[in-house]
Amino acid sequence: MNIPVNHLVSRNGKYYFRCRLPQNGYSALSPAEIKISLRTSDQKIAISACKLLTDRLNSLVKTGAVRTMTLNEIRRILIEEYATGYIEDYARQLADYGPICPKTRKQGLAGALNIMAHYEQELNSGNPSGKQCAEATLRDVPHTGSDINLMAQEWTLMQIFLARVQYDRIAGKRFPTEYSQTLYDEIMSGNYRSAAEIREAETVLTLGELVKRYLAEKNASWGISMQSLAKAALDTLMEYFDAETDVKAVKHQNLLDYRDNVVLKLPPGRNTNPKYQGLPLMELLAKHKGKTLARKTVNLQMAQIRGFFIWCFKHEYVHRNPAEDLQLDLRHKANTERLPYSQKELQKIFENLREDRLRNWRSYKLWIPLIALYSGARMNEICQLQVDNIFTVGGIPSFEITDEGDETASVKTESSKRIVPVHPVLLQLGFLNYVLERRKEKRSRTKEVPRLWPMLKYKEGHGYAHDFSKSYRNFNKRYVTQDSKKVFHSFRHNFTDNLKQQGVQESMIAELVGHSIKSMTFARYGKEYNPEIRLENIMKLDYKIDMFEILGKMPLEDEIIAGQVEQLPKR
DNA sequence: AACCAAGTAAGCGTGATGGA
DNA sequence: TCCATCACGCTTACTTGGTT
Repeated sequence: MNIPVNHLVSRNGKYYFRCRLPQNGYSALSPAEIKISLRTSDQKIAISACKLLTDRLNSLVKTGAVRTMTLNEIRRILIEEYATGYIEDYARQLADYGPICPKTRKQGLAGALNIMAHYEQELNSGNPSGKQCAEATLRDVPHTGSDINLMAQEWTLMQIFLARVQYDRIAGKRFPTEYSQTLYDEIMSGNYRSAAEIREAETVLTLGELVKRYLAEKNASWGISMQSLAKAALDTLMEYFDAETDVKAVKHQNLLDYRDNVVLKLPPGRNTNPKYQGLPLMELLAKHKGKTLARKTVNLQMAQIRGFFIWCFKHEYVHRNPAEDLQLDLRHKANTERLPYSQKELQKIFENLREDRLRNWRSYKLWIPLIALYSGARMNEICQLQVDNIFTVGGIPSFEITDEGDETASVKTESSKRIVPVHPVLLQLGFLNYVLERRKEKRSRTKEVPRLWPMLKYKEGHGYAHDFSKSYRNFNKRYVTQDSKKVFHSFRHNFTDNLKQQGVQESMIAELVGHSIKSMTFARYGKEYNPEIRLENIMKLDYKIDMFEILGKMPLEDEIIAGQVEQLPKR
């Protein structure tokens, strides 16, 4: 007699266990069929193995442990059990009552948001009502503990979603007829917004209000220069868009228009030049012809605007940043950079700075440009020098550029702190004479270390360079060049360019002028060059001019210089 | 001289990119 | 895929130019 053995199949002489899984409607994404090789050709072994497997599978199916339900499956059950009825009921109800009066609408909207908030709270506290529903729903379906939890969570999320649907319908954003495929798809995709998100989306946040918050928040960490930069850019923006504008209404295209039709056409000095005082933005633009803001400045302004919108995006005040990609391409970069002085211009400068030529000659008016040319230092770095900042290191007289031990001194960056050898030309011109004179004064007067240039006074926020800056600017314009790219800072370019020409290594130049070195190799393994090597390199400077002839001076004898060096403090 | 705004130089962090 | 490098954006400090 034949005893049928379920789920046993044979193929090519081998036996397999094959079983279709129960289709209770919750296995959409799971395999519908299991096939296992029994690894035998022996029918007897195969039959007993097959019976064992069948028993095992049945028990697994009974407890539901065979697999957990998929998320979509849980959602589908929920839609069928709860959502459909709810949505259709509500649509019917609305239809019965007809149009809603404004007050009812307002109450209804608030109610829907409250429901959302309630379930959101449940979501965070174990889903008590969700669990009840899940247990009831899954009573006759094989399931596991995690299925219950998952379903409870989905149930609560769905309640939030349904409240949102209700909200939308009361607000007139959804067509309140019946349950639709769209709603089904929305629930299936798990696309639920929180009450907070909806509330937030409904709130109109004005440009003015957000700019105020942004500046208040950022000003705490920003320096003054950044504060004014951002404020100026955003003030102009608000003048164009109006402070009452909804931030979300500002789109990329609007900002492009703003950049191209407003910022690019503004005259420089709009807030300072009395010509433009009190003139509304659009009026000014209509009137103004001639010079406009540099493209670089336009970019700087747009960068402020971008910063603001990035902040808005991070705080979810806008859904996307409309201020991306607003930077102008600065192709003519070289135009905006400062240029070194030409050989002729250098000559002109120092001829006119001679004691016997310049009206109101002061020693600093000559020494500071000389030092700039032969040390590459910045204007303020030279102007703020104290007499103690000049000393010998390993016998080599050097400048120290630092802000240490001096409240009023400042350096641009940490890497600006450095020690630069005094170039022999300066020594031969008698620079140490001047320094030693100033040092004598120290002993006779106050305890405070005197400045190298006592006539340059400190200005809060401007350092010591302010007065000199002005006088040099006038001098430069009058005697040297009208070229706005050739200014005091040009000496620094002369210095670096010349060293480059002489084949001095970039890392050496960087160290002498106080730039940080980008290359990792140097940053990690490089040590500072020793004073002799620095001097050796700085002596390679060759401006192809005879400074002694230009200034009408004889170089000091080496022995005299050596004697002066002896008198300097040592490090 | 004081002040303000425009403009330039520089560092740092980060995302994109491209090769091993 | 990982890692190093590059390019770019953001922020700051400094310089310059102009007005009152």
